[in-house]
Amino acid sequence: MTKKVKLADIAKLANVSAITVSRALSTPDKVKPETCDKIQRIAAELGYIPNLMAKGLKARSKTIGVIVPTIINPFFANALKSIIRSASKTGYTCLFFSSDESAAMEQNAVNTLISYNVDGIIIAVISEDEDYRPSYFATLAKLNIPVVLLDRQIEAPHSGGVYLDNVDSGYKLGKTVAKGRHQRILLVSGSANSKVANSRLAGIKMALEECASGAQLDIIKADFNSALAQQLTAEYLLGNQPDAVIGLNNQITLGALEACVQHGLRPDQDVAFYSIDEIATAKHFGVTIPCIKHDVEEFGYHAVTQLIRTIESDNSEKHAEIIIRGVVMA
Amino acid sequence: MTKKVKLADIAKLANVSAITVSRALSTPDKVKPETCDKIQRIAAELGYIPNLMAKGLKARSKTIGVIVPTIINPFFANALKSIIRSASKTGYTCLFFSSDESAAMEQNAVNTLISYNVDGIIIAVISEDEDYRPSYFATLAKLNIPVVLLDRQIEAPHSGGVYLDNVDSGYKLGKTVAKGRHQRILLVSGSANSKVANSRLAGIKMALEECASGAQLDIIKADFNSALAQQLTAEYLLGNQPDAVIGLNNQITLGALEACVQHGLRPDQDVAFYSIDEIATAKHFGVTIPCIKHDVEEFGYHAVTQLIRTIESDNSEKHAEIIIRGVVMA
DNA sequence: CTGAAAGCGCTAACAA
DNA sequence: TTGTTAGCGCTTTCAG
Repeated sequence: MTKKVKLADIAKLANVSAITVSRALSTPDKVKPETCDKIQRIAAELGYIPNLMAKGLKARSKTIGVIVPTIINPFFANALKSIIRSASKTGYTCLFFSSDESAAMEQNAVNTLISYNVDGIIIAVISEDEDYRPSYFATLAKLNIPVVLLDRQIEAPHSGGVYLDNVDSGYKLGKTVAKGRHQRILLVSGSANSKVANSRLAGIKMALEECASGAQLDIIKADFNSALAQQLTAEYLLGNQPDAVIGLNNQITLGALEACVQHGLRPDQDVAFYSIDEIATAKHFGVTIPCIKHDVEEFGYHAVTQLIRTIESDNSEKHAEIIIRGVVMA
Repeated sequence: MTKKVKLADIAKLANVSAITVSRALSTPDKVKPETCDKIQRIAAELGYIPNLMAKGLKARSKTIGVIVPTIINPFFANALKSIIRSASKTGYTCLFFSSDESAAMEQNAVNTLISYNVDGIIIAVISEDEDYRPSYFATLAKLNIPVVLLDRQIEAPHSGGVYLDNVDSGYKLGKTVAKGRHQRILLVSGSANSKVANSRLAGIKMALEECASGAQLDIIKADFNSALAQQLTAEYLLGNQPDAVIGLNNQITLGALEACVQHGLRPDQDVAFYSIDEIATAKHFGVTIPCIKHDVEEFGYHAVTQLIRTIESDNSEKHAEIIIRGVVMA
């Protein structure tokens, strides 16, 4: 077992001081080219890996923290992936945490990120209920650590946010549904005080009303997970026979879908499905689910860009909101 | 904007020295109860959050690093989730990185973890090809940082590993397939030099031979992603008509499934599907895919437990391998 | 262009 | 039980 190689080790071999080595590796222009070359060669030979702990103790850490409620949901998994990619392009490292849908773990993750001296945080909070007011936002504000909200908007001091245009998504999907000339439409929504759900719902209603299709619209309030959607849909099906089902997010659609097939209804044939958020696996099963697809790559990109801009322009820039619009995939 | 609260701040208010505060918060038994209470109260009031950078500069970081090739694959997403849960129960923090299936990013992630002074690393390497010999293993060995391999076994110095019993999984699935009395079975495998794929394949062959079903077995070598499996299956279907398809992992099964439905074959009815790894979404579509399901929770648990044991028993313990067996889900 | 000194926040080691 | 000193590895002054 060897000890970790440090600046002093390289310095000794190169007959210079540690600070020169530091400069050769971080700000090469400040060192005479020959010296610089020699140092870099020695560093490479020794397999030098800088100690971020020591570095971060003084300066900027060049690190951003990311917190999502779950990585099982492909939406967040993809967002995470694009965030990591965008960040690494700009020379930032990402520290990632999952709050596992728990307020305690979310708080915890924030603390850990503060512990690690992150320069900023991108967070998709666990809930967008109106009464969810996590206290860590105040802490972050005090410490001047910028926060970019992802997808879920809440009332809290933060420096920016990247959201979906949920009314627009609903509206577009509604227009698509209207073309289907259905008689009886089941809409499975998210929780009653979710702004995302309500915006999507409003958009859909608007579109359907505009088209005056005359279709009956039944609405179930579930939540953004598949289990409840499945259960409530199953109950609904006992006394009703829709010819179209709309899921307000990917998980809901999957739950409703399951309830329908269990009830003997064949997707596409007996009942048409529509979804906000893509159901990526549908194609594997040969099922067509027209949907509003959101460009998750873009989502991550904007979150990172916005955060880094705020970080580097220090003066707590004007609070910006970026809205991503979805596109219809039929 | 406030500066971060540090030990000295608390110390001043409590009329004690910084080290006492440190002790009150980390090792309370070493401080007089009253003093301890007072300090803890003040710390809480001030919202003290320890600086891990400073802490990690000296001592053990109580942190483990985790690297997986992708989080889009539910297998790894779930593994990650269970690792995080297990680790947090034992008081360790996880730093997580995705190598995005790239050797460079993997190397990078390892370096970053070393930078952060992690006490140990759990890694699912990007490839188990025989010629994949990443150099960082030597580095980690030198630094005495224990490594637990996850799922993918390679020749490299490491202190432990948690793997699936792939021959067993293949065998069990083979037995299940045999019961179906199929005439013509298509098996879509992983890459030719993947030990995981070959073990599963061997197990399946063994089971089928034992049952002397007389079925014809066609084997396609693809890889563990769905795109190639889909493409090769599609080509195969142009000249062949299987009544059963076996996918050697979840991605392969999905790819093969897609090729079949595009070719007009209905799952369950025209062709039976079997898979190693669960296809969780199948139930949403009302499709039954008998499979070998692996307890991913256990996977993560063992990886963490093993790693922490090695970390805490310092003396580079005997190299242990843990094998998880899958169960049939029909 | 290079170096010496100081200090980031925390905690071993050694007093008191 | 508590405090002092020193130092972890690096970088930011300030000098040369």
